[in-house]
Amino acid sequence: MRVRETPETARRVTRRRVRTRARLLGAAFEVFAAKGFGRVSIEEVCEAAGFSRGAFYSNFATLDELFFALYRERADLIAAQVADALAQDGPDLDVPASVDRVTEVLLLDVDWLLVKTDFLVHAARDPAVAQALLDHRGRLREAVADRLSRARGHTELPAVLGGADGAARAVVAAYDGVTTQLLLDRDVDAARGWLKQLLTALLTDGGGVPTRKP
Amino acid sequence: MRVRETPETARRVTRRRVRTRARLLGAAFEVFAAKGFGRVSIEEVCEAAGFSRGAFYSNFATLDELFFALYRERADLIAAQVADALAQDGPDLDVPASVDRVTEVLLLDVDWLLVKTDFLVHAARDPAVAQALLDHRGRLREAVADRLSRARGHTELPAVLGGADGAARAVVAAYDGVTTQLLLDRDVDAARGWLKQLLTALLTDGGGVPTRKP
DNA sequence: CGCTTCGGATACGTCAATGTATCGGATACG
DNA sequence: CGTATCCGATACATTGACGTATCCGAAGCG
Repeated sequence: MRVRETPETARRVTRRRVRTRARLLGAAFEVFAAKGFGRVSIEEVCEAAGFSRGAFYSNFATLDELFFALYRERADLIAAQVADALAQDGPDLDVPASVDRVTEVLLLDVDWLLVKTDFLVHAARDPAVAQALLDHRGRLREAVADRLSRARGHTELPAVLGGADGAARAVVAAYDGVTTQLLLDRDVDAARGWLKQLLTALLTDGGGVPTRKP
Repeated sequence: MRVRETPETARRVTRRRVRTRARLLGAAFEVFAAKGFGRVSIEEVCEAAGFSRGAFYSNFATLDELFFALYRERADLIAAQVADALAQDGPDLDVPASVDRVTEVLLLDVDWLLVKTDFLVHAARDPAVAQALLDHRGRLREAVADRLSRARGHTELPAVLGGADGAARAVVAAYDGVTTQLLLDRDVDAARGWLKQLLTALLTDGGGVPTRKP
């Protein structure tokens, strides 16, 4: 009898399998968003997906594993959308327009922010998970930094931030900060406006509003 | 037999009671910080505090209630410390010095940030809890706004932020943003430096670096 | 110092969630 | 169309967390 080496890679992926896996992930997203990771049982996810627990254990070993997969999937999606939004300008960077588009993508779905924050709390206590999250953030930051540095010369960045990379970090920080507030007051429109304000304040010296002569 | 009206207020607070309550809260803080609210059982808290579950149920009805009390306590403490840090300047506001002191207080204890973020996730799904958190944030923001507006004239605030209140919101957002990063990389020193940078960039037009004449 | 009240410990019943072992229908494939 | 394999359903045993009812020592109070 041949022993199956590296079981994770060896398992053939049937159509049925990917379908149920996807449905489980989708259901998990909804349930996590509604109740929070910490308050969700495996059974609840299965029920929401219309499966029994057997299906779950056939696809994942633990709830953590599912959560990780879920995050990875959605995070990649968002990262791609942000990259798109940044690429839409020509070689010249139109700061307000870019800010608008990115803001639109990043603050589109409150449920995602809920799940993402839950994941943050989770990651904060598990180095391996933290690394995954840091990677995702790194990808976002890089995309922003690239865009900024490619457009240097048109727009002067404030010196304190220390170059395009620093500015990109600032953008991410602003995003995180606004997210926090949004989770509490659930006012997406306010959050968007507010994020735009912050970003323009950070990225343009003098904040885009002509400074009065002293 | 007299029926006890409004049981919560009628219960006399014995010395013993406050002691055990305090020990429970202290233990809860440690356990929550270490494992996260979602993964902690009532029994674990009691064990850490050196009590049995009887003590717990004599003081709290649910883990949520304890968590709420814990947050309230610590948040008040932090708010007071921030107010102190802001009051140490004379009538004139020394931005860099103030930023330093506040940064010191706000990013002192990673465990607190862990617990606070956990509480945020919790609050995001319970309006009543969310209100409490918004109140706390409101207090912080007000303290900052007061300080900023009292020092108007010395330092010009960037116009985009829209006055002292807007600037205060920006400060809080920056704090939240840096917190997120800190939870992942656990680098307190970097976070402090980074928060200082952000704050000076936001609060001083031109970012503390003298703007070149056009 | 003695009585009363309080507060935490103990013991018990209950329940929900977990992981596993097994089964039978569905699916892929020749 | 037949067959081998896969995958999700079902049933079961186990565990651990919960809440309560009761008890006893300690603290307050005269």
